Amino acid sequence: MRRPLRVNGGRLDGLTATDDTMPNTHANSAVPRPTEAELDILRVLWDRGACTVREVHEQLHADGGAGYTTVLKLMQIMHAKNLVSRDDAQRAHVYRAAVTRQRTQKRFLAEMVTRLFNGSPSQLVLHALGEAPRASKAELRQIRELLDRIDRRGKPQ
Amino acid sequence: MRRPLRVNGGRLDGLTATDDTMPNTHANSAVPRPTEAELDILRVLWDRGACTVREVHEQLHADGGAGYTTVLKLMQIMHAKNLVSRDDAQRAHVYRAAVTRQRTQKRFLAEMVTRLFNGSPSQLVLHALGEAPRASKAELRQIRELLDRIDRRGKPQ
DNA sequence: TCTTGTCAACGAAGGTCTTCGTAATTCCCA
DNA sequence: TGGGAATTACGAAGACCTTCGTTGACAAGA
Repeated sequence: MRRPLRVNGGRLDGLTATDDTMPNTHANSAVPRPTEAELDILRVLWDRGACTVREVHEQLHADGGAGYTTVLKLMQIMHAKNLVSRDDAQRAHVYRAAVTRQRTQKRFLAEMVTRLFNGSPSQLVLHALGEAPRASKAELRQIRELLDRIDRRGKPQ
Repeated sequence: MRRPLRVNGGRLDGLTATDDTMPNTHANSAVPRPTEAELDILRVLWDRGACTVREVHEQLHADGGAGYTTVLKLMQIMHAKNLVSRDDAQRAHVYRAAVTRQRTQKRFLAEMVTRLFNGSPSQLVLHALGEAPRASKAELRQIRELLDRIDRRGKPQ
């Protein structure tokens, strides 16, 4: 029986693609897409910079969500996946995000566009804009400026 | 040991939230978020309308990706999850998407905003727009029109 | 009627993800 | 130097996802 070995796990849930054929800078291609719990940890690392496991655990599950070893295990796995880097000079290892927030956002957006918006980013923009009428004036202005820049630059079609 | 039963599987990967506290119309809340393979099937049903398992399989794996029974099993599971409805009047059951594309897009977008964009939809818009300078003039105009409408209507801040 | 082909149902295997319990390690302090 | 406390490492369990093989039902044609 042909049972193709799966890459990112097998059950990638909802969004994926993992083509990495985009003209990306840096080519962060090796790292897999972070899972749900991994994303929670990345958010902490993005917001607070380098952290020990204890710090992440306290930030995330101060109320007793998951245990310390759970977070530890996750971060070890993330290290094996190259999602985080680790400084083990001290007894309490210090972890740091190895993928940027920007890059991760971009990745998830691209997958979303591919799988849910027929590959049309502007369709996604339209939907997101529709769901988000609570934007501040500053944000709306920012969006308009970006639109202007796109208009001036590339002149597709 | 406290081992909280997981709802949507447990390993929801990357994006989730499943709060359903948004002021949604219709409240499609019962159905879980579709997984990757389920989304592939939904796309076919959205594009082609009601289909038999065979049709979906041929559309999706004509080149021999996954076997017929794989698709069948998936669609049975989706039926159990209320992601699709089924008409078993004929021998070959006819399946139909029970969740709309719009609604699913909205759901994924909301989760993405929550987990990756600090709850700011306009941040997501900015990123998506940045990654998508290939929009046609018509699309750009559409986006501007939506912006105008938002400006005129709600006047937040 | 018998055969052949299609299809749904069932069960199971192999992977991940998430969560811990437990053991081993290391550091500090009395 | 001998605990204790904090941390890392290891392994395993439970839940799901994805993929199929197999079986049984059923229909159409020879």
